[in-house]
Amino acid sequence: MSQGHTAVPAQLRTLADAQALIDQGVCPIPPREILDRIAGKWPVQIIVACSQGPIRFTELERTIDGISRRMLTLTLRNLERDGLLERTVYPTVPPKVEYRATPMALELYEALLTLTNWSMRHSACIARAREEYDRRTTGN
Amino acid sequence: MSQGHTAVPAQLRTLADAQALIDQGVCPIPPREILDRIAGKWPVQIIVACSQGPIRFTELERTIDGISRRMLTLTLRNLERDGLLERTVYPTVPPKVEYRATPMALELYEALLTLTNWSMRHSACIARAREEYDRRTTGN
DNA sequence: CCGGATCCCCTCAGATACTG
DNA sequence: CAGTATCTGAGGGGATCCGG
Repeated sequence: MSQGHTAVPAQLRTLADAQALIDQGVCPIPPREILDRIAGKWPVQIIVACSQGPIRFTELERTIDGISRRMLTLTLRNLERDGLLERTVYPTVPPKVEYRATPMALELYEALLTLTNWSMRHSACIARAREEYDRRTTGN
Repeated sequence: MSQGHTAVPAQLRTLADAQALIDQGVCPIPPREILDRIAGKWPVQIIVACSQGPIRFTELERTIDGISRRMLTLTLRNLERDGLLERTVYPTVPPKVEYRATPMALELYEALLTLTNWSMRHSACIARAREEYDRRTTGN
């Protein structure tokens, strides 16, 4: 029962193809939902931090900078629920909990790299486009 | 003055490298903001629809299914502002407006393909992880 | 045909305080 | 140390109406 992605071709050529597969019900969770899940303010940072090996709750809290306890917990739970993070509890006193990225998350990391790469190569271009756009619209 | 991405290497190897570049101020707009911009409910669908050639406002409205006039307009404006869409107005009666993806958006499309591909290959796995997680937590 | 303006809801992030 | 509970405000997004 460990099939899971037998019906999905190894490499899609267009997003329209993807949409077709989604419409056929091949894909239990549409990519949009995945995008939402990782597009929040914290998930990517957390995945990055957990990709280098096990990391503890408090370490994450210090590493992520600006994250609240609440959001850290919530985001960790969501990522764990999706099978992207593994949570290990050591029943010691004081308690110790470690998080690490699963293989699936590491693959996601690669995909994110593509997107980040695009962002960085074009961010100056986007910034310029914005300035120009704003000049056109406020000047009017 | 059409440099824009001279300081960014062609291909990043890790997201930590990317973060370092961001911290150096090389990247005027951090990738996170880009993620936010495209992660909304509609942007990706719109980019897909505009990637096959010019498409009119009303066509988009019919194609996207479920989108409100307001959100279509808003999302189009944001994408246009970021230089991802080109808007052409034909001063006819009745008015005619066409949108098409810019080359930059077509490259983004490729990056999204990577991410979508990941989503589809793992969605069954994620779905299973969720079920299992929910069983563990509600059973408790 | 294309879109701006307004109202309203509802989710979700932040702050703060408390517990095993 | 690693969380939970509760309140609160900002903003995404739908519905509707109006205008060029």
